[in-house]
Order: sequence, then C-alpha cells, then structure tokens
Amino acid sequence: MAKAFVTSVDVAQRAGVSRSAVSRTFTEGASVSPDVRRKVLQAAQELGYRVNRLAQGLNNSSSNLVGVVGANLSLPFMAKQLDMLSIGLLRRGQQCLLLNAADARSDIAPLIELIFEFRARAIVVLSGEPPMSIVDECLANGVKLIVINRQLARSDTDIILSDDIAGATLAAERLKTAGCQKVAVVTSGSETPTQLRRCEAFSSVMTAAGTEIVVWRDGPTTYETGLKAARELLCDRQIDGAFCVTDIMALGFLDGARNDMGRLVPEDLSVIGFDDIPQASWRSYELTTIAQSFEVLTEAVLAALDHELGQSVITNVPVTLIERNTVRR
Amino acid sequence: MAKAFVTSVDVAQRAGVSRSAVSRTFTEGASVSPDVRRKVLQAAQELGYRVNRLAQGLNNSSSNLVGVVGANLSLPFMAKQLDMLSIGLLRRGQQCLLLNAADARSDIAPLIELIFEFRARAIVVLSGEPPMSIVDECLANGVKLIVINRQLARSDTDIILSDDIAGATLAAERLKTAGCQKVAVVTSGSETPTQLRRCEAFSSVMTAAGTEIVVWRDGPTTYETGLKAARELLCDRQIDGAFCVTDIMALGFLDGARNDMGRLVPEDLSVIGFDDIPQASWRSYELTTIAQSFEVLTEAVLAALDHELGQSVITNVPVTLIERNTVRR
DNA sequence: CTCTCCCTTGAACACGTGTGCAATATTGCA
DNA sequence: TGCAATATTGCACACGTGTTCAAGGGAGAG
Repeated sequence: MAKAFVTSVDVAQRAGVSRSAVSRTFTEGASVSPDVRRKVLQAAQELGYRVNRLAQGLNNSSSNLVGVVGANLSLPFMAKQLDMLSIGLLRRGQQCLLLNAADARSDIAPLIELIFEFRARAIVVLSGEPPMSIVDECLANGVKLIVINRQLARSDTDIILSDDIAGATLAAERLKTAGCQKVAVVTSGSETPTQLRRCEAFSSVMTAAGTEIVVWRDGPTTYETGLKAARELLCDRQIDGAFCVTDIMALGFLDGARNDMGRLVPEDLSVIGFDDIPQASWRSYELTTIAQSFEVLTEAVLAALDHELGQSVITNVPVTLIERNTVRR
Repeated sequence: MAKAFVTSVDVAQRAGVSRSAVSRTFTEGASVSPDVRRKVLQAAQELGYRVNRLAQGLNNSSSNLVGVVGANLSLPFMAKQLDMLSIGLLRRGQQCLLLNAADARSDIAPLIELIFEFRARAIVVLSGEPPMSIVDECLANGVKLIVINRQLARSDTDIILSDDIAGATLAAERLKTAGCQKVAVVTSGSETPTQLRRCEAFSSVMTAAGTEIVVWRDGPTTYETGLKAARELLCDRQIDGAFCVTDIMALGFLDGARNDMGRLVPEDLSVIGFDDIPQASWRSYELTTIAQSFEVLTEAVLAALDHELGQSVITNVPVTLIERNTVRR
C-alpha cells in the first residue's frame, strides 16, 4: 500500500524540463545549464525527490554496496573492527550490507550468495572461510573479495593478516625474558587459522628455547573459556607463564588465575594476550598484550577495495608489544 | 570491466523455455510444470544464476533491506544489540543496511536519506534522533520507522523503550536497602533521553526518601568517564553509594573506586549499574545492575517491523535487578 | 551575413525482473 | 470421442535510472 516515491519524471514535470535534465542535474560532470539546474533542484527540493539507487544500480549493473560477512559481532575485537570499517565505508561513499553469520562455524556461502544478488562491488569476510567455488565466482563476476585473517590457498584474492608469527614470537621472547620455566598456551577449540598460527609460532619458539609448554585447547573464543582454562591448568603449580591467543580469553584467564586459583599476577604468573581490545587496558586487568592496529587493519581493507581485480595483495598488519602489568619485568 | 552477471534470459535460453518460466520458477507460488522447473533449475545451476535484487526491488518498488542507524558500535551495549538485531533480520529473510554515524552527536538525517534511496522498507534507529521532517517523510513514503530508547513527541512511530523509570527506581530502592546515606549519580555529558530519564527517576526517588544525592555529569559514555567520575567524586568520603546510568561507566567507576581511591566495594561503597552488558558479570567486577533483556528488545524490534504503518506502538522492555557483589546486602 | 564550433536539450534505449492477459496444452468427466 | 474446466506458457509492459545520439541554438570569427 506504500505510496510511491517521487520519481525523476515528477521532478521534470514540475520543473518544466525533460527527465534527462533531471538525471543530468544529479550526475557529476554532466552538461546542464545553470538555469535548468536551478529549476530542477528547486522542484526536487519541493517534492522531496530521492534518487532510486535500485534503478541506478540496475542501470550500471552494480550497486555501491559492500557486503560484510561476520560472526560474533558482540565480541570486542569484532565489534571494534566492524565499527571502524562501517565508518570508513560510509566516508568513502559506499554502503555496508551486513550479514551476520550467527554462528562462527556456520557456512558463510549462502550469505555471500545473498551479497551477489545485491550486485555488491566487494565482499569483506571478517570471519569464516569462503569455499573455493565462491572465490571463483567472485572473480568471474568482477566482485572484489577481501578476506581478513584467513589464509586462502590461492593467489587472486586480497588477504589481510595480522602478523601472527611476529606477534607470537614477541610474546614468547617476553615470557622468556620474564624467566618463565613452564608456559601454558591457551587457545579455543574453534581452530581458526589465526589462532592456530599464533599457537604454533609461539610453541616453536618456546620449544627451540627449551622451555616446557603445555597447550590447552577447548571451547569457543570467549571470556568463559579463558576462565575455565585457568581453573584447569593452574592446578599445576609449576606453570608460571601463559600466552592466551586472544585478549578476550586472556582476561578470563587472568580473572580465573587471580580470583579462583589464588595466583599473584605478575609475581607468580605472567600472562600475555593478543589483539589489545579496549578492555585490556582497564584498571582491573592492565593486560600486557600484542597489539595489532585497528587503524592499519581498517585502512588496509579500504585500500584493498581499490585494488585491481584478480591480483593478490597480502597485507601484513604489524604488531607491537604493549607492556602493561601482567608480565614480570 | 566487470563481466556481466548471468541473467534470466541466459537461463531461459539454455533451458529452452521463455524468460517468464525462469522468473516463475524462482517465484513462490507461481504456476510452473515440474518438467520446466527441473530444466530451469538445472540450467540456473550450471550457469550460476543469481536473481538480481536490484531489478527485483525496482519492479515492486521496494527492497527488503532494513536500514539500521547506529553509533559507537564498539561499545558493548551497542555491539550486543546490533549483533542480535542483524541475526534476527537475516533469519526473517531481510537484509541489514548498516549506517554508522561515527559520532553520537552527528546528524543522522543524511544517513536516513541514504536509506530512502535504497527503498528500504524500514529504518531502525539505534542511536541519535531523527528530525521531524524525516519522520514525516517516512510516513509519506510508507517506510516503517522504529526508534529505540528515544522518546519522540508524536503518535505515529514505533518506539521501544527500556523501562528506565522502573529500573532507576529498582536501583534506588536497592541502595536504600543497603543503607546508603549519600549517593552519587554518574551520567555522561551526552544527555541522551535514556540517561536523563534514569538520572531523573533515580534522583526523585532518592530525594523523596530524604537521601542526599550528588549528580556528576561529564564526558562521553565510556569506561574512562566512569573512572574519572570516581576520582573526582570519591574525594568526598561521605559518599557511600553510586548509581551509574550505564554499565560501561559503572565498570570504570568501580575500577577507579577500588584501585585509585582505595575504597572497598561493597563494604565501604555500593555501586549499581544499568544494562547488564557481558562484562558486568566478569569476575573482577560482578556488578550489581539493572538488566534489560536483549532478547526482548530484539524481539520487540522485529515485531515492530510487522506493525501497520502510522500506528504507534510503544514497547516497554521490562527490567530486572541482577544481584551480584557490588551492593552491600 | 555566413559558417563553424561548442554547449545544451530531448527522445529513445538498455538494465533485469515480476506479472496481467490471452493463447495453448492438458486433464477430468460423461 | 467430445466438451468443459483447469494448468501452463509466452508476450508485452512497467519499474526508474544513466547515457548515446542527433538536433537545436547561440556565440565568435571571418
């Protein structure tokens, strides 16, 4: 029953010009006389005219929508990423079509297909891994595919990776400096490539240094998982260091260690995280962690939107050690 | 240079049928023989056909996009809300066009106009306040407008409100029960209606009870603001209770009180928040707070999408007191 | 005044889809 | 088999826009 929107025909009629003139008035760089332009703008204003982006998109067979696929958007890391990305897109004059995968394990293929249907120019995958068939289809249809923190085994897609290896190495070095003898690695059971890389790099550095490590892997990537890890791991009183592959788990681990297992951090136990989410700097935690710059990450994504199709640019987001108060000096 | 997407003409040609048959195959409840349907589906599969939603939308002059306007998406409360909303929309077969207002104070009118251009069926305003002219335009063009936690002075828009009055009253009662003599109210300088309502309701209950109150108002709605509030307020050693109108500020306040101002919570000082964000239940805080159910809120928004246009349904999201460990028993 | 050149304008087409309408094929029944 | 009723199909149109093309008009130079 919706009343129809005002169209360019209505505006043209009111302004006493042709529909082409209206279209040209709203098209950058088209040729319109100042007089006509003025009349059109006034008529449009009075009628409340809004360009129909659907028709516009149909015409040049592509919308300027950017599809964003994510999951667990309420986790601080994801939320921050989405926040900055959506702001950046808007500033560039592109719109953000958000598809939330509800479950990190669920197949994101249907969501990407949905984005195809809207003729989006680009797809940003914040979490989950697109199947190869979809990657091919993107390429075939001229859709830019940008994958974050997920290593795809091909050379025609933009990939943006936090420098997990360097970060995990930094963490390992720091715990060695702190003099840790037996170190726990806490990771989730979801086995995302990012977490696997961090875990593996850390382990290999530690092993090479002859430090004893114990890997704990279970549950989803949440605060509660970190808490549980602390409760189970810290029965072993020899453990004097921990690397949690994600800040959110590190915070849970910290709380478990201090409040449930009676450890003093950093005196008895050194804890280090990864990501530098906002909560990591809160006074109750002051978590020493590996930061990856959200600004750099976002900029990399936005820059990737302009890259030529089919070429592969792998951007490494640099990491830095943020020294706070959970590792012994 | 984008290769064109496959169209229904291509599919029709391959399947050896008319284009209408293709359209009907993908239209619920249209009349197609099983034989034709099979051929069409196979051809579509082989060619990788995807309906063009832009054309579809142009045809029935409306997309099934739902515009979502928000700001500060990385704050836990917002993030959680957006997370659940986007999942709910997807489940209903609607898509989420996300416009991030970057700044809570910025004018959201241009964003809403953008949504108009996409011929969205509905607009959900998570934060910020739409100007009246926009509200009128929504009504005129058959766009459902749903405003959250913002009281509009009109009777033709759906409004969803957390029951701030009841919540603030609960908080006040609880602090009275705890025996507080002098109570601080911590709120931000952004003066959102929600915060103003909570602040005012709390104050009036306390004043009526003869309890001394001191209102602190400054800065944005952040953790740091809460921290600052604690540092400034708690120089006054008579203050033995605090109501922070938002959990995120309450957590900052708690940290400031304990770590910087040396207060014991809940022994010396009772603190109560509002929203029940995930972090409130973390072991380091265990914040007593007023919870508004995110589930109920989300359901209310989704339900509002189906309401008839122009009628006003004001939904109050009920609140409950979550008793944890920051108020004396 | 005439010719040329450039700026402006309107008509017509294409984009890809859903659907009303009329024509045709199929089924059910006697 | 014959007839009516029903199911299926194809044609053509509408949705609102950007753009090409040819035509019109005005200005400047000779």
